[in-house]
Formats: sequence, C-alpha cells, structure tokens
Amino acid sequence: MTADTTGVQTETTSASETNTTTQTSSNFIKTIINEDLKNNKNGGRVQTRFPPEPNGYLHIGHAKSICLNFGLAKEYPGGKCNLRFDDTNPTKEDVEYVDSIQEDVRWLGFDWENRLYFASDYFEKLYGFAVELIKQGKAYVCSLTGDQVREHRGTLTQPGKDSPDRDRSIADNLDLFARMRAGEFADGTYTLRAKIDMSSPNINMRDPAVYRIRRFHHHRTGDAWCIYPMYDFAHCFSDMLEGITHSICTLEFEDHRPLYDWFLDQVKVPCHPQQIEFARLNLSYTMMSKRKLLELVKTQTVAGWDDPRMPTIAGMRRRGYMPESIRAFCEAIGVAKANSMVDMGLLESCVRDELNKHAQRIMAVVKPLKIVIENYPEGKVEEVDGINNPEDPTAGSRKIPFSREVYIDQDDFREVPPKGYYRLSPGKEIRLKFAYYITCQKVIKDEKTGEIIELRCTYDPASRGGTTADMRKVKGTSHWVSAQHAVEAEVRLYDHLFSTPNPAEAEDWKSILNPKSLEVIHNCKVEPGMRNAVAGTRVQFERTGYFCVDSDSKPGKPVFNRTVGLRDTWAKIEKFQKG
RNA sequence: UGGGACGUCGCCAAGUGGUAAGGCACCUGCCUUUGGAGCAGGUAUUCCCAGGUUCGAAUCCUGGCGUCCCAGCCA
Repeated sequence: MTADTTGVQTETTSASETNTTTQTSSNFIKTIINEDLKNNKNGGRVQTRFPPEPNGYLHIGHAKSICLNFGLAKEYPGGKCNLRFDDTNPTKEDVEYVDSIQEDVRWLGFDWENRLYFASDYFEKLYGFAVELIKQGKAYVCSLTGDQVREHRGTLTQPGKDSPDRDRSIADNLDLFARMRAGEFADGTYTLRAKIDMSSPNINMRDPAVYRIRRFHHHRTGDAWCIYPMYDFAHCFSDMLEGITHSICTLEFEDHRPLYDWFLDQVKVPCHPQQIEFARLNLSYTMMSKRKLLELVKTQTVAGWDDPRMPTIAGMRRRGYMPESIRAFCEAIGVAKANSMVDMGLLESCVRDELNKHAQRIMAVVKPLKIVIENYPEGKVEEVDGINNPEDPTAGSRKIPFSREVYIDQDDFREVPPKGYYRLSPGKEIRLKFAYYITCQKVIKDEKTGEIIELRCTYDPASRGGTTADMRKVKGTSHWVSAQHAVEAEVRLYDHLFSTPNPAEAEDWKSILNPKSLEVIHNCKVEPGMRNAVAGTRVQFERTGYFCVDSDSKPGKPVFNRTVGLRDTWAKIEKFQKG
C-alpha cells in the first residue's frame, strides 16, 4: 500500500490492527524524478521499463529492480512500466526463460498491461539507425579478428590504435554492412563499429562493436537475421522507441552512459531517456550470478531453477515465500549507489512477518517422541478446539483429535533439563496445547542403545482445554499429534546453499556448498486435516516454523518444505550457554 | 601511477548548511495456552581520516585513505 499523492495515507480496513500502510522511503532516483517533474522535463510523464535478458530465471536481485521500476510507475500518477525482453543474443536465450520471467513478474504482483516488448521487435529499426550512423561517417565495417580488436583496444592506461578499416568509404561501409545482413560473410569475419575515439580514457568509447555476425536461430525472429546488435546500441534505441523517461540499470553500466547518450545524440530522435544507475542487490550466503545459478542447475547440484534453496523467484515461491514478503523486503533494503551486502536475516524477517499474519497454524511433530498417557482411558478419543491463527480472529478454529497415545517433538523433552529449560522432563508438568496438562512419570529406553523410545505420563482431567480452575502456572506448552490419527509426512528442512557469507568471492563455489543445505525427514506426524493438503498451501507448524506443501505431495502423503523457522529464543539461550 | 563511482551504528539506509529518521539484528522489561506474535523502552556526542570556510558542517572547499566497476564480436 502506498501513500496517495496528497501525502495522506490510506486507512486500512483490515480486521487486524496491523499497520500495512508503509511510507515508501525516499531514494535518489525519486529525487531525480521529482526534480524532472518540477521542471516538466518529459511533459510530466514517468515511464520505466524492466529489461531482462531471457537467459535464465529471475532471482531476488531482479525482484529489486522489478519492485523499483514497477513501483515507481505505480507511485507516480500516470506512471507506466514496460516489460521488455532484451533478446539480442540468441546464443544464450530461450523461450523457457521468457515464459518463466513473465510468470514471475506477475506472481510478484506487477502488471505491464499491454506493454510487452522485445528488443528483437526493433531489429529492422535498429538496422536503420545503424545505416544512418554509417551514412554520417560515424560507423564502419571492421575486418579485425577478435584477437586483433583486443590488441588495438589498448589498456586501462594506454590509448588504443585505430583499425585499418576506420577510414573505409561510406559507400563501401554501406555495401559491406548490407552484405553482412545478407549473409555473405562467415561468423566473426566482420563487425560494424561506432567511430568514436580510440584514445578515450573510457574504454567503452574506443570504437565499440555495434553489430556482429552470428548465425544462430533466434527464439522469436528465427533465421531472419544473421547479424545481431550489441547491448549498448540496442538498449538506448529501444528505450527511446518506447518513450522511456528514466532508464534504470545497475552500477556496472555507469561507464556505458556516455555511449548510451552518444548513440542517441547521433540520430534525430523524439526523446532522450535518462540512464540512472543503482547498486545491485547482494544477499549474504547466496549467489546472484545467472551463470553460476545455471551451472547449479546443469550440474544437478540443485533440483532445478525452482529448487527451494535457489535465490530465484521460482525457488522462493516453491519454498513458500509470499510475494508480499519479497516486495516488503525490496522496500526495506532501499535503493542507493553504495555497493552493499544485505543480511539474509532481513529477508527472513520479512517472510515471517507476512506469514505470521496469514498462515494457518497446525499441529505437526517433525521428530516424534511417543507418549503414553497411562491414566487416560484406552480407546477414548476427544476433540479439542485449536485456534487457527491467533493473529487473525476471522480464521476461526478447528477440531483436533486427542487420545491416549500422542507424539511430541524430541526437542520438547530432556531427561536432564539444562538451566532455564521449562519443557518436559521427568516429574515435570507441561501443557499439551489446547488439550491437557501432563506430567512425565517414566522414561522408557531401548535396552541396548539407551535411546529414549517412549515416555509414560499422566494427565490432569481437570485441565481440559489447557487451563485449570486453580490457575496454577504451567509454563511449558508443547504441540502434539494423536498417534492413531496422525498423518505421516515428509519434511524438507533447508539451510543456506552456501556455507560462507559471500559465496561470490569464492574462487571455487563447489568447495563452499553447504552439505546440510537440505535435510529430508520421513515419518513426521501431522494433524489429520493435512492428509490431502493442496500444493502451495502455507501453514505454521506450531512453535516450529512456516512450511509450504510441496508439489511432490501425494494424496495421503504430504510433503512439506520449511519456508523459514520461527524465531527461536531458547535455541539462542542454549547456544550461548554452551559457548 | 587511465577513467567512472562509492564511503552515515553489526547489516541496510534517510539526510541536500541549522544541530544524526526508519528497518533488520542486539539488550531490557511487560504480556502470552507458540521460549512465536504483540507492547513499552534502550543502543552513533557523531557521519572514512586530516585540515579549512561558517555563528553553525554528515552536508561546502582542499588534501589524503579505503572499497567497487571497466580492456566480450555478453547483458
């Protein structure tokens, strides 16, 4: 929810009193746009674009750009944001990616309406601009090989040398360029280059390539072209053709801005978009390079682009993240020009925050420990009322079966309780949430291994529902599942894919893969209502974490992905105690 | 030692000459049938460093230091 143009925040009518009106914070791009608006620079228009190359799945870094570009369009009256595929390199691109990208942008909650564009739609016009450049003597066909171009380019501290073809006649350039398009030359034999300045301190201005010959089937234009424009040339003209006012990109393109402006300055154009650069997102413990993510997929290090450990939008969706969480995260991190590394904890906090408001609570025991309640009648079954979501009264309640034998989590019992532990231990009383108080009477162990296999307890019949008339304090509360009613489930626990905070720095990412990034647990016990849970359903396992039903689930055999754990104060205390 | 950027609390980040927002994390209490959530409070005498201008500087000037990006016929 955004503030309206008068600056008055919209009142929420939501039943929960949570404040969902967020004052979107200021950033340098808004300052620029405000200034432009004040000066009526683009006739009061604000038009941005999100320009992905369809060569991989979108990741959380793209989400930052999507939220920025579409968010700006939403925030300014009449603002628009286009979705444009920057598909100028057919060797790396694929329709699988153009489809997934659209799905992901939509899922994130953004709409490009009828403004879906492809740079490849502009190939004919782009060719025309190139011809125009040649006619003005500002571009030439160069026959240098890749190695020779590199040698001629000079270095960071030394100027380059002119190509021997630099002064080719306009007529010859026109002829050669037409023949390049016609397919008369082999790949790599010629390029079209802009004639700028081989001694420029900005290497991008040293006669950059504009077109290269590449016989490769394009996912949209098929085999219509064998020459393809370079990014610098295609991007600025695409922006111009769409009437983009603010062309927002990442920091590494800062050096390209003079070139962006140069191209647009050479031809007569109706508008000249302004390129603005911001710092891309870096997230601790994750890798954002599309090349490396593709490698993870190809080597089957992960199960696919949508593996819940991947930083992709598809992965996060499968993991159980809500689009609202990702948007909140992108708002929280801000937009600036300083290179930075955002703590994964912030993302997780945004994920919990949203799920806390919406996820239904259920009883689920991930690592079961059996309890027999000796004074509870055999064969008796009661139904207790479970509150579905304490944060949302409208979510109501449900009936949960209770019986003589129940499972609790192994973590909720300690034979020798450490200091400060107030869960179950021999002789101690705790509450089984929504049900009864129980007291541990006996610990049964495997004679050979010494492993605790069962607990014998007694219950207080007067504590039904979880309170007693004497109002005695029972601090510990455990979740539980009735043994005879339990549904067996598979649970997948995820941890960081990488074991170091900045995987991008590693010389070999394979060496820093976290071997415990996925832990699969079978024979988990969940309450009967989850028997045929629909894939994509997000729930909270009481006291444990948020989980999402995975698409691998079968009827009667649900599979849950742990989206994120609950904040665990006790784990922190215990960790501190152990040093 | 070419060019382009950036340096404000542990991590992000506002601030644009008038006396350091906010979020995450952290620390106190309170509350609690989730050791969850919620509520209340606390945490930068100081903005990379050093000089200077000014009544007044994170903001302006000068000089340092540090970090990032650029030598694809990738985007």
